Amino acid sequence: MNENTTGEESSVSDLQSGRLSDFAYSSIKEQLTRGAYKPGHKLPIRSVAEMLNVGATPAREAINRLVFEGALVMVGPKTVIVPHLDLAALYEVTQMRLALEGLATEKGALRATNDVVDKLLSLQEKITLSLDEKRYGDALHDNKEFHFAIYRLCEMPHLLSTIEALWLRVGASFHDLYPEFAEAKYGVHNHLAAIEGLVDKDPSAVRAAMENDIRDGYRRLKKAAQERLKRQ
Amino acid sequence: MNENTTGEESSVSDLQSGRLSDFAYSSIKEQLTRGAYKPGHKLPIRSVAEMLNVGATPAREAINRLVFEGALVMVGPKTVIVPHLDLAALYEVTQMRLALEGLATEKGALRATNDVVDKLLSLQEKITLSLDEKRYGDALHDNKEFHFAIYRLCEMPHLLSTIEALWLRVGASFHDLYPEFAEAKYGVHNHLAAIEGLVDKDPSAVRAAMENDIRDGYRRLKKAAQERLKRQ
DNA sequence: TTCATAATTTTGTTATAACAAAAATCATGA
DNA sequence: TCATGATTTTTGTTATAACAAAATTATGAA
Repeated sequence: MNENTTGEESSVSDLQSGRLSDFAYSSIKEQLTRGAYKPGHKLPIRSVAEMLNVGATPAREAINRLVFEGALVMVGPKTVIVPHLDLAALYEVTQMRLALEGLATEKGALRATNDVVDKLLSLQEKITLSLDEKRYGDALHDNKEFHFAIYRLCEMPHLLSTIEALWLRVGASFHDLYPEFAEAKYGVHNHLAAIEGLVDKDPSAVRAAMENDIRDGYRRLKKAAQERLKRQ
Repeated sequence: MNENTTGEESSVSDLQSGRLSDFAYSSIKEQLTRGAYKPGHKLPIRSVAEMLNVGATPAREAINRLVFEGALVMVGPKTVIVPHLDLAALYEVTQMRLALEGLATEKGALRATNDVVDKLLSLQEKITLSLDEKRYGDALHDNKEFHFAIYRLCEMPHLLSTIEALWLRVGASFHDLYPEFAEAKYGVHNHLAAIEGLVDKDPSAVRAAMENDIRDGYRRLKKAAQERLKRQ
């Protein structure tokens, strides 16, 4: 009774395990990062189960896992929702991102090959093009690719998965306001500086560029969130 | 707590949530940090369920959560074990600890009240006493209390829970070798330096002290682990 | 013995039903 | 209109059974 007629997207962390729990987890996660649910949207187990054509057990497990990760929040003993904008959490996650993504950057910078640099350059081209054509979803996707292409260099899997959890944490509640913050060609300069640092084999320069990128993004997101909150 | 005949009357260490899954989770976690299971020990769902007098569902959920957090590892599609010593993971977690616990320390240092300082001093006394009397379990417990008393100051809950996950991650596989590393009155000097920095309202001094503590611990743990591995 | 293979047991996963508790809805009175 | 209490519906949790797949043990041949 569970034949996944709807499009199933397999994620990176979903390693062909075939577990319905993992399928449900990746599905919800995908929806969240696409901004499919507005903040405040309720996610009852049975609704999720029905939507994904699975039983209650995998749905429940997926939801609980996302709650643990902070991508969803419990606002009552029996109600989990997509989190509302929370500037305190945004600040906190930003601080953690600076520390952890800075670490990953610095540890991996010297391992960048020419292939990686080429990949980054082409990603950056795609990003600028997407921004020009106002395809913000694509721009955000490639922006994430750009960051993680650098973070993967250090080959520290625990670190990488922790960073991924941080992206998901703010992504869930802030995604629907990324477009209005992405318009300003955010990040282009910092990305180019990072690439330059990689070519120059200068880890602290790369780290500085990435930290700048994170801080710039934080400022824009915060501003957009404040305006959004004021308008309501 | 595990000998009730029929009644599932709650247990002592059950932390108020009432969920059997949480009870199972904290129970296993407690056992792990106490070093009750040797590395390589298998944790099948049904055995855990029977041991805790719960059904398969809560046991399964607790185990999967610990796997996800890295406190347990899957070595096959149907086998999760207590992880073996892994120096690469120890290094990785140490780097993350330096970044995150350094961050927490620096952000919270200026908020230390006299009460906190007194608490730290009394904890440090307890630690030295425990070490003198070779009660290493107690020493380790209070050592953790010492660290988190400082980390709590910054009031960043996401950061705190991430740090806790890191402690659990190495704790599970390294706990049974803490005694032989704790003998050397590890940390005393660094702890005192941290307290001094708090009193002086000097955040970077506190951070330096805590980072030193983490690095010292890393070196000792690594050495002990290497000797252990060589001996086998 | 040693290795491969077959037989058997163990194990993880999932759907389901039942239950208690929470949330939503309705009814009633001021 | 609003609050409040009662009722109904919804919901999370858990134990359980069934199934398929993995792990283990037994078996046999070289």
